[in-house]
Amino acid sequence: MATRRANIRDVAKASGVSLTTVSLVLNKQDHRISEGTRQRVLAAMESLQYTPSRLARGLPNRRANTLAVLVPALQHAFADVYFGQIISGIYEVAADRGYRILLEVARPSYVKRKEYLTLLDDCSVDGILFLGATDEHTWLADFHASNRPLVVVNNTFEQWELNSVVCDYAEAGRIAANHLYELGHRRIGHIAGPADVVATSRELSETFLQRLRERGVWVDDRLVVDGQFQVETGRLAADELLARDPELTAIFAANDKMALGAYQAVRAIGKRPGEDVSIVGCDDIPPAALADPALTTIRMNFLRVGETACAKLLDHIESRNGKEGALAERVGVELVERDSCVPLASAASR
Amino acid sequence: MATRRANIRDVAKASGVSLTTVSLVLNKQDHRISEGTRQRVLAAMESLQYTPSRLARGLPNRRANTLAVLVPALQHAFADVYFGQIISGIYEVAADRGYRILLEVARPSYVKRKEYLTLLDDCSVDGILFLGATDEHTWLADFHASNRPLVVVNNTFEQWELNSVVCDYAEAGRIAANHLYELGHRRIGHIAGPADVVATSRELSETFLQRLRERGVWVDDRLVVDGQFQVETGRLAADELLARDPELTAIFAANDKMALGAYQAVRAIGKRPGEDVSIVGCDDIPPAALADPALTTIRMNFLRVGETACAKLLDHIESRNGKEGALAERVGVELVERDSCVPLASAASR
DNA sequence: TCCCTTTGGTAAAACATTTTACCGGTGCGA
DNA sequence: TCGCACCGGTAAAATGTTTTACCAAAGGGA
Repeated sequence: MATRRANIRDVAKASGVSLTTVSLVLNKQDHRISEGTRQRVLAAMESLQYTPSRLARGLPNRRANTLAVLVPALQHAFADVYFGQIISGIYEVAADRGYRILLEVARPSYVKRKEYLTLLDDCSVDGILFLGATDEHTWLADFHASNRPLVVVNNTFEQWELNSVVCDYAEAGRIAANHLYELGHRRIGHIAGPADVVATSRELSETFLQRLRERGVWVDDRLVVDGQFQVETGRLAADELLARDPELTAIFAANDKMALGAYQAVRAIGKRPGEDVSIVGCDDIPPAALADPALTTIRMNFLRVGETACAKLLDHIESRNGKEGALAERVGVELVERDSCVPLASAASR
Repeated sequence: MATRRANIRDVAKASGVSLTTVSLVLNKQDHRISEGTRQRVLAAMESLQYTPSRLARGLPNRRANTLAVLVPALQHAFADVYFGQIISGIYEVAADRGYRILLEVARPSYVKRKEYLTLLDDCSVDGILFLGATDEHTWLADFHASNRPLVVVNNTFEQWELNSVVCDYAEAGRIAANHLYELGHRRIGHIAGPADVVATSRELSETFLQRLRERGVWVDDRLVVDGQFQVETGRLAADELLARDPELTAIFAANDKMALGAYQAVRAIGKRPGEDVSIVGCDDIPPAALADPALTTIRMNFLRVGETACAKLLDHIESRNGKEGALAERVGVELVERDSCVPLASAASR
């Protein structure tokens, strides 16, 4: 019990070689070790139940083999499916490549003390993945054009040169527009994301509206309302839209939560979502399929986004050759047709 | 750029004291340092932009100031709101007490190599919080009656002596039974959790059925069906229940996901959940409030469970005096009445 | 036979801290 | 005046690796 854990020196002694040799065996590299000694060392490790100390290992070469997942200080961020899916993707890749994942929340005090830099200086972590970034996170400027290993997940920035991986929001906007147009809808409302602070929200809304315009549908500015990505704000936005144009036949919401909020608003004025008012969401979170009617939406492969972002970060870390390749990478999206959209004719015929 | 990061020795030199003194100042403890030197050292740290290396710090006293959150290798575990809420709770407490959180997934190879022990031996982590435990995780025996710092979150075990924190499932079962009974329901079905492998599921179901019996309602064994906590299994279980007794007026599901699955089953036979068949869930996950009708459920404060579990683990770690106090702690639950339950009379009157 | 290269391996420095034991000086009681 | 406690601080050992530079022996070509 009180017996000290075996260290590399014990293994060396037990197998009659130097501690350097043990280290070389441990790190597999360097075939400078004969098979005989290798086996002897391995046997000694086994019998002593030796496990190298991660702490001590990191010291000399200043590597922790750990990545940080940093999220903004939203209400219980980890309980959000959106973040959860991304984190799952990140974990898969990190684990496969021998890295661990540290969770960090960017609370105000955390940002003020620039702990995100300490984290790196500290050797606690070899790189950072930042989720939920907005234009308001001005401290991201600390990473602008620096060679610090950071990847922003699912947002882009014009003002700072940062590595990032995003879903193809431009394509999503076009898909939504095409779908509603082809179903015959012409009076369409849009619940945008927080477009003032999120570049991908702007992109989604702009391409959506532009594609509609290209096809001859002009959406009144008053039929575009911002929400904050939550159910409640989606409901309020939809209330607003329906008040401004009671004849609306379709709504495109920038995420599923707001789309589900729109369901409530539609019901509140005695209409039926998916019959009187077609609704398209975005993201395809689990509750979307569960809703009644099941929500037609644009699937964002967040798992994939997490995987790609993590791979990108590790590539940067492991080959210290700075930023080769594009700063921003895109992950494809696809339409998932369910029951919340109907052709306009069918709605009219009722 | 290539300039080496300042270390404790540099600070010592700059402030004209020994490196021990700097260390003492750093660790705040020991008021053996005069205010004058303290200020001098602090100033030197400031001007050198010194940040102590977490890695090196951990080495001598074998503490990482980090906790591991270990989850089973379910499909994308982190995307599950249930785990997410618990993790949020854990994070809050850990951060407040100066600890970091490492994410780990118990994949098969992970378990085979007993990495969960390595993690501790390794000094990567000072303690482990295990989420989603079942009786099938037999490797938990490695922690049985050992003094290793582990807390199991939201499950209990009779076969092993382990620290744990759980929701009060016994109370939840009684609340559900009381509620349905008082609404006048007498023909009641129950979708249980995986009772064969999860002790808290057994507890929930047993107290539910027992309370009904106490009040004179005898539930046929055939009206208790197991599900696997997922929407789909809930739907299948409800199909089964409704086939076995088409006159059923109420269903209690062991979690909200299965309750929402039951909605689908009820609709599939042309009935209306919350009108023809009252449904009670358990957990109160976000989609419960969003469902139509909004789901009546028993709120489990998972955030609180996470907080409590983490506090318990840290108490154990910081005061090495082994296991004082109860092995299992309980967190309260409460009924959340929404629209998925109606008095039997009202259903009958239709 | 001499020199050079390769093979298999080692000694020692470096990494950045904590902690233990100790030390010189000062003030105070006996 | 002696001895002791306390104050402010230090030297050195300990923590467990990686990595660089070096070395001895063996083999091969000239």
